[in-house]
Amino acid sequence: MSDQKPPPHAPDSGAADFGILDDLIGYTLRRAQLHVFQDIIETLKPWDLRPAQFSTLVVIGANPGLSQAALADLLSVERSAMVKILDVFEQRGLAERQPAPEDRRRNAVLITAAGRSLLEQASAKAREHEARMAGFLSSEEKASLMANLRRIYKENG
Amino acid sequence: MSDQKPPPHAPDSGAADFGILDDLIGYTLRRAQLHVFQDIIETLKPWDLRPAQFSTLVVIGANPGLSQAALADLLSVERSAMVKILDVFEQRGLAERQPAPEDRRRNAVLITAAGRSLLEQASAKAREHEARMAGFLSSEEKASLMANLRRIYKENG
DNA sequence: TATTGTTATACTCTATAACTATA
DNA sequence: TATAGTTATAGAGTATAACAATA
Repeated sequence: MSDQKPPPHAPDSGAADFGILDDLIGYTLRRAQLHVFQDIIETLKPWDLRPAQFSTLVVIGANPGLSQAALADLLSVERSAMVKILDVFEQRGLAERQPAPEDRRRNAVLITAAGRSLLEQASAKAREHEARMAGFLSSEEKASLMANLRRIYKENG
Repeated sequence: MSDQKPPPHAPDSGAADFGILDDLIGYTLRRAQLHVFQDIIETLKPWDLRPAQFSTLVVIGANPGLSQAALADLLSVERSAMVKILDVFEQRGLAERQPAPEDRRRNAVLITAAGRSLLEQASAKAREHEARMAGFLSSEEKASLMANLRRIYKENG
């Protein structure tokens, strides 16, 4: 039926059998996530933001004054990883750590004007990225997909 | 309304705003994938298999004789990463490399009887894992979810 | 005693380049 | 010239333990 030449490393890699993988949500999630991340990584490159940095900046911008531990908890990263992300943000002038007066162990993390500006530019491009990735879904389809994904990771922890 | 104590690192981490992240398929995919992977990693631990090793063994088992490059291409890993996975498989007696007679650059990769046995045991546990992760979805809901995820990563590359 | 921020360390993954042998 | 397998290396990301300051 097809007169296309198979890739040079055949035998049969075009008609391969993925066995149980086709029934595993984890494998399918992983493939989709990798594809979407390749695009968002390229999308954010002009602002020198990695995905974890972008998501951190979004949450800082939307929730001024959270502690580092609260940020780490919300984003499911280790406290020690959050330290490095915030070190870079402070060096770049995107966010600040302010000692919290009511609990001197804590830093209240705040976005700067420069951070806000960069966040808005990056978010605009992220919306274009989103249209590339999920634009073929109707809004009902996308809402259903997102709801089911959230059920997966909120079902337990 | 709630008399539960907030986590110690509040302010407000329970009612935090995720901003644009709630609309980004990539963020939601990532969270779901991390959650499912934590479970599959624990599930496969008794067989000392990481997720990438398990998926490789599945494809070798279902497609005997593929070259290393074909395997790498199918699973979207680098050829150089496949070398290491197969080194471990050979050391453990789970798979073999056989020189391909028709093209002496290639190795035909074959699963061993021990590899097949381990694969079947691990697959049985993977099915239990799948029920834990996606059991709350009806078969129609799961089929729709999987189809949409595949559309995301097959839409382009 | 427990939590917060920090540092150090180790381990896994990933990406890249270079090399050889084969085609 | 291009491909297959390999090696080496560097960069992310992640996980863990330990420490000082504070609660």
